[in-house]
Amino acid sequence: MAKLTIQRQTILNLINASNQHWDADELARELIIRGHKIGIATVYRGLAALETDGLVNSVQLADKKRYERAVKKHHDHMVCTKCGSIEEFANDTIEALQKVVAHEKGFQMSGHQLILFGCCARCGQQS
Amino acid sequence: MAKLTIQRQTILNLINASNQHWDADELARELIIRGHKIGIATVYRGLAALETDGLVNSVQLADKKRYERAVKKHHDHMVCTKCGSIEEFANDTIEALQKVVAHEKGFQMSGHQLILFGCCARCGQQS
DNA sequence: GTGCGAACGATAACCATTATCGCTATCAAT
DNA sequence: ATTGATAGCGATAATGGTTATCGTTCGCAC
Repeated sequence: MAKLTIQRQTILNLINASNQHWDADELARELIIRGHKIGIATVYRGLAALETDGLVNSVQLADKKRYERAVKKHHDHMVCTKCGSIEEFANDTIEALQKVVAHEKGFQMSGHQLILFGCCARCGQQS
Repeated sequence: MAKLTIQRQTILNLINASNQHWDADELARELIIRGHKIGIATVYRGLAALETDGLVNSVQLADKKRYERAVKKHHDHMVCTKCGSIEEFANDTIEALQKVVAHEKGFQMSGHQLILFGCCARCGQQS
């Protein structure tokens, strides 16, 4: 359990107070706007530490990593390719089947990443 | 259908002749070793064109994109976090459930990415 | 043969992330 | 309270995969 410094608390507060999925740069900018003096490297280090300790979760997209508040229940993500919004979903059967598949191949699974790409309900209506 | 130039044929041949998952840099190095004069930008452009035309497939990992020969049947990937090897698997039920989940959320799914991380059978025995 | 558009090769630029380094805050022991 | 060790901080340089730029070349229609 790494040290929960002022800076890391500040990052954590911002993430917990929102439902967004933040990247490091967005977080740094927003914190500075709010009057906190914080370096970008500190944000990266802080996020890594917070994730290690299970205080935040992350989604690794192709281009960047995004962080969200930690929640009890595991879930995966749907990313809208139009507006970039991220929604969460959970499906126990998919989770279970992944383990079955891995086991069949003699693969000791330690994690997974499932992302659905497409057009979210909001964007779909507009088109 | 973009032009299938000599360079792109060369890339395609190399990918088709192997079961590896290549990244752009590996491909360029291997081609040069084999006596082909090809620029790294051409490899990137070629891979993008080949993928657009469905002649190769790709897996987007966190740090880089890897390309494999195109196969008829869609599949997902298991990545060994020790040796970096990539295995393929397919599970129709998982595929179907993804569509169900997306539909429930009013999400018009256009693609997905499922990667299982862990330790492959070979690495698991050694440890 | 000429013209044109697409692709090529070399290289610079981009951008998210990580490493470096000197400084500072924290905290336990004195 | 002072010291000393350690972890973290902030600024910035470096890294590394990918993309953009630009002048040149190739292939094909006319």
